[in-house]
Order: sequence, then structure tokens, then C-alpha cells
Amino acid sequence: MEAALRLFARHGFAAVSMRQIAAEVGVQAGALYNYIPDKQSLLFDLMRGHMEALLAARAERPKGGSALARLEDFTRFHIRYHLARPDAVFVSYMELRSLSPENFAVVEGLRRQYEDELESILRAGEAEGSLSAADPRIAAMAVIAMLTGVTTWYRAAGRLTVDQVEGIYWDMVRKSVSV
Amino acid sequence: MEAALRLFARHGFAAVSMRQIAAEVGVQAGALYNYIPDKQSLLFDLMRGHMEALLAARAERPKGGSALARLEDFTRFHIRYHLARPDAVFVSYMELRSLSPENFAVVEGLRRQYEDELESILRAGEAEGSLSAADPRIAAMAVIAMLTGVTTWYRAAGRLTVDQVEGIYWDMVRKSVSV
DNA sequence: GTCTATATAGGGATAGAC
DNA sequence: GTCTATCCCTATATAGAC
Repeated sequence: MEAALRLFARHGFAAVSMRQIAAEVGVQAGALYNYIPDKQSLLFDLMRGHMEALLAARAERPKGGSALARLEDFTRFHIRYHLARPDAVFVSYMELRSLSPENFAVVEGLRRQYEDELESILRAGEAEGSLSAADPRIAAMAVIAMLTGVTTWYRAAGRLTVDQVEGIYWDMVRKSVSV
Repeated sequence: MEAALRLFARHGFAAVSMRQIAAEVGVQAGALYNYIPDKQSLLFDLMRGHMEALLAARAERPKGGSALARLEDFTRFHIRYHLARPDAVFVSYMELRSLSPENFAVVEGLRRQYEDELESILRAGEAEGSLSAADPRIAAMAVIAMLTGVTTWYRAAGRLTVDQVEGIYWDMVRKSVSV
């Protein structure tokens, strides 16, 4: 699974062969079929696993507090979690179109759950009077797109630590939905 | 070219065969080689063409005015331009890894030029005292990610017009880099 | 400029020996 | 549980007729 994830992230699902994955772990291609029924299932398991782990990790975060506090927690959590597993993020985002329709629907449903939490935080902030988003649904999509984008340029060897990146993005997110 | 772009956007470069592209326009696969030397060149021409057209369209926009006015123009331009050609945007973003190293370097250079303009607008705003970005380079990447994300959810048949979307995003962008 | 036919390579998946 | 060998299919790209 790890080898497949790495190769899919680097070259794309369709461009990676079962033979390449097998070679990466030192077996012949046929041996992989003792663990997975087919290549599509392999991709689906990786993507569903990533989304379920994301939701599970998110569910462990505090749910109380002000909308502003919850928004900050969401922002910092998202950046930390995504920067820690760039391959899974990349594959889960780029290979949606490689999923069969039924598998796509499942992964899309999980993604939707994640987006919904942010939307509800923004709505709560609006009700509180502490936040202001012209359209909470779109603001949620905009914030997630902005935050996820960090995975495209961040390098651990670069000039910024994850903490610093969190701070910069939190500053922008906070202002973008401020009253 | 149009058929290839559409198919690449839908299924991915590696997943689309020359036979599929040929069938889409009603010829046999071999006939395509009268127009392109190979499949890689086809992808490269599409991506370079998109980035060069983007830069050319951007170069025609007004360059003077306050940083705030230039930021608003950049924001609205980006959304309008990208929503008008979702397939080209999608392919140019998702298929970077399908390019040969030399072709990747060219496309990446063009993309960098586009990002640089936004970064320089933010720096000008900082100098003017009208904008405030903790880190102009990262703020530029964050804003572009946020804006480009609109292509993943926008549907012309949905509840919002492009004008309304522009307004919502401009409001968020403006606030996110406000003093 | 397009066709048919093909060269050459590699794909996913399975069978059966060990 | 892995191997070798293979089935069957499809891929990119080219050759040569028309």
C-alpha cells in the first residue's frame, strides 16, 4: 500500500503498473493479487482509508468553544495533518477521476463530511456575530482550497517551519472571514 | 487538440489512448501523427498554449493604479479566465507530472511568471501601506490556490453567476490581505 | 492526408507448480 | 504465499498503399 501510494503520487494511477508496484516491494506482480482483488480496489482502499483517517483525527479535536477558536483549530489541524502525508493528500485529490462511479460516490461523501464541518463553523460564527462570510458554503470551499494548496509548495527543508506556516495561513483565514 | 484536452481533463493523460482521441474526431489513430510527433508533444503543446494565453491575456490588463485596484483586477480576471476554460485549467494543473522534465521546466517557468505578478502586487500594497501580507510569496500562493479552487465546484447551471462568484471571492481576498 | 496493417512493447489478471 | 509462465488485450508509433 505504501509503495503504491508513493508511485501513484509521483506518476499517477493510470501510469503505474502492477509490475512497478511489485518491483518496488521486491515481489512479482502476481503475488500482489493475494492481497487485493484488482488495481481499482487498491486505489479505492488508499483513498477511502485516507479520508476515514482524516475524519477520525478531526473527530478527536475539541468541539466546544467559540466559532473563532474552532476555526483556528480547524485551520491549524488541516495544515498539520495534510503536510504530514503529502502523498495521500495528492492521490486523494488528483485521482478522484480514476475511481469507478460507485467508489467515487463513497469518497466524495467522506470529503463532503469534512467540508460540512467547516461550513457549520462559519455559520456558527455568523450567528455569534464573530465571523462574516458572504456565503458560508463557498467560503468553506475557498478556505479548504487555500489551505490544501500549501502541500504544493511546502518543503521541510525550506525557510519555514510548519508552525510558521500555520501562523501565516491562520492570519489570512481569520481576516478573510472577519466581520 | 480540443478533443484531446477534453479527454485528458476527464480521464487523465495516461488513461487516454491515441485511438480514443482519433475516434473522437472520426479518424484512425495513425492519422494524428500527421499533426503531432508524439503524445507527449500533444500534452506539452496544450499546457504551454494555455499558460502563454493566460499570460498574454493578463498582459493586456491595466498595470497602473493602486495596489488594491490591481489586486481586485487580478482576482476578478483570474476567476473569469479560469471559469471560462475549465478543461485547460484542470489539465495544466493535474498533468504537470506527466510532462517530461524539460517540458515541465518550461511550463513551470510560465506558471511562476503568473505567480510573480500577484506577489509584486502584494509587495506594492505593503509599500503603500494599503495591504498587509505576513509573507507576500506565500500569500500569493494562498490566494491563487483559493481562486483556482473555484473551478472544482462552480457549475454554470448553479445558483450563482460568475459575477456573484467574483464578488464573493474578491471580498475574501481583500480582507485576507488587509491591514 | 487518411487508410489498413503491423512492429514492438507492455498492460491487468490468472493458472498451476512448489 | 510466491514463483514462472501465460492469456488476452491494448498501447504508441511507423510503413506503405491509395
